[in-house]
Amino acid sequence: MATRTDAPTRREQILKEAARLFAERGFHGVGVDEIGAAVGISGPGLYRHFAGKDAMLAELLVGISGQLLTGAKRRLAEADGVAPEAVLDSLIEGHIDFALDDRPLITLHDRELDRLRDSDRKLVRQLQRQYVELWVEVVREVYPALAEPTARSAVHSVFGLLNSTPHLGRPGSLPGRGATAELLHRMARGAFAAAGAAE
Amino acid sequence: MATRTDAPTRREQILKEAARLFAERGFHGVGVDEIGAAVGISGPGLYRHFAGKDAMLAELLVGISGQLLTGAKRRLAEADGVAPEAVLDSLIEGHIDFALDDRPLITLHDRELDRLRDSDRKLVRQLQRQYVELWVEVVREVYPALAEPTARSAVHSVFGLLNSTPHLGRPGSLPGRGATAELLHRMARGAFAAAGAAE
DNA sequence: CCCTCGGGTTAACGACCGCTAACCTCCGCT
DNA sequence: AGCGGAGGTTAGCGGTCGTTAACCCGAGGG
Repeated sequence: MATRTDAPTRREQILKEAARLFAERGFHGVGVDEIGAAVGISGPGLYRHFAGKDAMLAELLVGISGQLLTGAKRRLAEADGVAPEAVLDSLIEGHIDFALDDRPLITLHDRELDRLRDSDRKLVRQLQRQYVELWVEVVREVYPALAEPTARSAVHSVFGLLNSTPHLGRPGSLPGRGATAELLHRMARGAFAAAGAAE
Repeated sequence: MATRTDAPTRREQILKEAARLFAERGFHGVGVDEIGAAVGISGPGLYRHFAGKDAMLAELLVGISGQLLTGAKRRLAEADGVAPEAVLDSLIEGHIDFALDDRPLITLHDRELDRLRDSDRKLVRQLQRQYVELWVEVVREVYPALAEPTARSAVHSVFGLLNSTPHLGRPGSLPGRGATAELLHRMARGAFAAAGAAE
């Protein structure tokens, strides 16, 4: 787990601030001058690091989708011969970590997808689809009674539940990160269980 | 239940198309000319009906919040002496109806709030808060073990779950509206039950 | 028959925004 | 010492967008 200790590069600073601003006011609602100001340089200086405003959004969205997918794949690979319930728990945990630690990205993730160039949008959608299908397989192992379309709907809905973190008040007003993570986890499991019960 | 049979007024046409376009491409991503074209008039003709683009968004968002709140209040008033579980079911049902029938509005509801004038935004937030608090009360009657902050988090998360309808594929690819509504309902109850179980 | 007025039209203005051009400065290398 | 490139700067262009101005037209009432 290569935890970074070195200072963030300028590119990373820009991406982080851009993500925050895009999440706050929307892609079209933020000017390049604002993004520049947020990292202490001004406007066109950004073009030394990115081809354009679109490129920043693209890199953010591809990064998010890729990170989620590779994280999930890793968790799946590590859990070999483990009970499906435990694998599902691991997926949930990973998604919650992401949703709690990178709220702006979670917000962007399903909000600004249509602002991308065709090729980038296709790539992001493909990564997202793989991520979903991976969940669907695990969910159906745990709840074999679930038909595939139903399982897919259930997965999307649980994503909606987990991605509600931006609405839960600023970090600090909450009962604490751990408690929130635990609550979300229990609710996600409860939702899946209820989905798999009848059907 | 005064079901409308008369033709929609021009204002209503405009609002409906504006909602769809805003949901698809974001408030700043849609031009007034496009909105006009969607109802067969062009650009500045809209100003005979609305003070400006902002006014359309404001009317939409205030309308959504108000409609959700008054619907919930009505359901609560009708259910007098009924078991709290049934009241919660009624709230869930109302929210699902809205989320399934007015997907563009659901999308706008938590996406474009910051684009409003201060006064409008405050109004919308107040309506939303009332709606949430109403749910929190009912949830805590059903699950008395839940502390208030936890219950509020749980309610927000279930909203995230129910509001996932725009991600569930276009209406038609689904197992049918009824089945989807039922699935979402079961999952919401399951999520609340899991939240109220431990704590 | 005219007058009003609701509901359109097109032209145009002013602001803003993404991006490029041209230039400048400093650091690391030979 | 000299120089090249990385990473800034400001000025400005071109296009888009929200909004206003000025004009038009058809229907209903006195």
